[in-house]
Amino acid sequence: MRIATFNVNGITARLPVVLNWLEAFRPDIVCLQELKIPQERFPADAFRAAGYGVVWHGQISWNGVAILAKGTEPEELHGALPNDPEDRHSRYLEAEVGGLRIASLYLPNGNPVPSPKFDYKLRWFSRLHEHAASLLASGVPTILAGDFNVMPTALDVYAPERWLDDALFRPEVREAFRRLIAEGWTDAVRTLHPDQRIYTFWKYYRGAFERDAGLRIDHLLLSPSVASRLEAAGVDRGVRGAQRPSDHAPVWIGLTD
DNA sequence: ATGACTGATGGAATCAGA
Repeated sequence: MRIATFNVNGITARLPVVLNWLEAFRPDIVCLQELKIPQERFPADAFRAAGYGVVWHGQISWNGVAILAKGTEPEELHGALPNDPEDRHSRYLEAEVGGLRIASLYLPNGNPVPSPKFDYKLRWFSRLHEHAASLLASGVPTILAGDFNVMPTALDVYAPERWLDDALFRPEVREAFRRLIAEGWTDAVRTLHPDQRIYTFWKYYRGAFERDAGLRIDHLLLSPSVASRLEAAGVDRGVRGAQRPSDHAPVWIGLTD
């Protein structure tokens, strides 16, 4: 089965691109981020017509996450990280799909550094750590998929020296990502392609995509029982070259049945 | 070098993204 994550940068503007991609690649489960649409205006009918059950948490203007499942209804488990009731951002959604537990997450950007936004990013990361530990402890096969807004290593940045003070590449943020890996999560794309330059985001300006000046910030982290089924992983770069594309491309994994 | 695009809101200019 194939599972993908895609930061769409606005589902209203991106619906044709997303529907074409679903039609062409027919992934079994899809995590979407940056819906940028209120809950009641999410185009659920378009996804149902394409053969996907869907759960989502929207928000006006910013954020917003969804989970699609081909031919079945995802069962929502958490509509937010469960350890801060004051946090109103729609950045985390967790559901069960056919015995798999899957989370669609959109980690805060955190720029500029330092700032309250960067503090919020670090706090959000530590809340994710706390929750991820309980997910691992449960033993349920789990995937954390989404836009982590972290380039884990210099191999994941076209020009690492220019990003040293950026919130996506600061040492404490990379360390937070490393801790997740150390605790037992598998970075699917990097595990199957240890030495390859692979990007998932290219900024819109300065011909970044044409120059391949990209970042790898969208990730699928696998719990051990899912990692043992990992057989393929990659990025659908062609989607970044579509008409009116997102600035991110879909990232996918293939699992044995 | 923080600029350069793009999307959402609202109906222009501003915020936010990464």
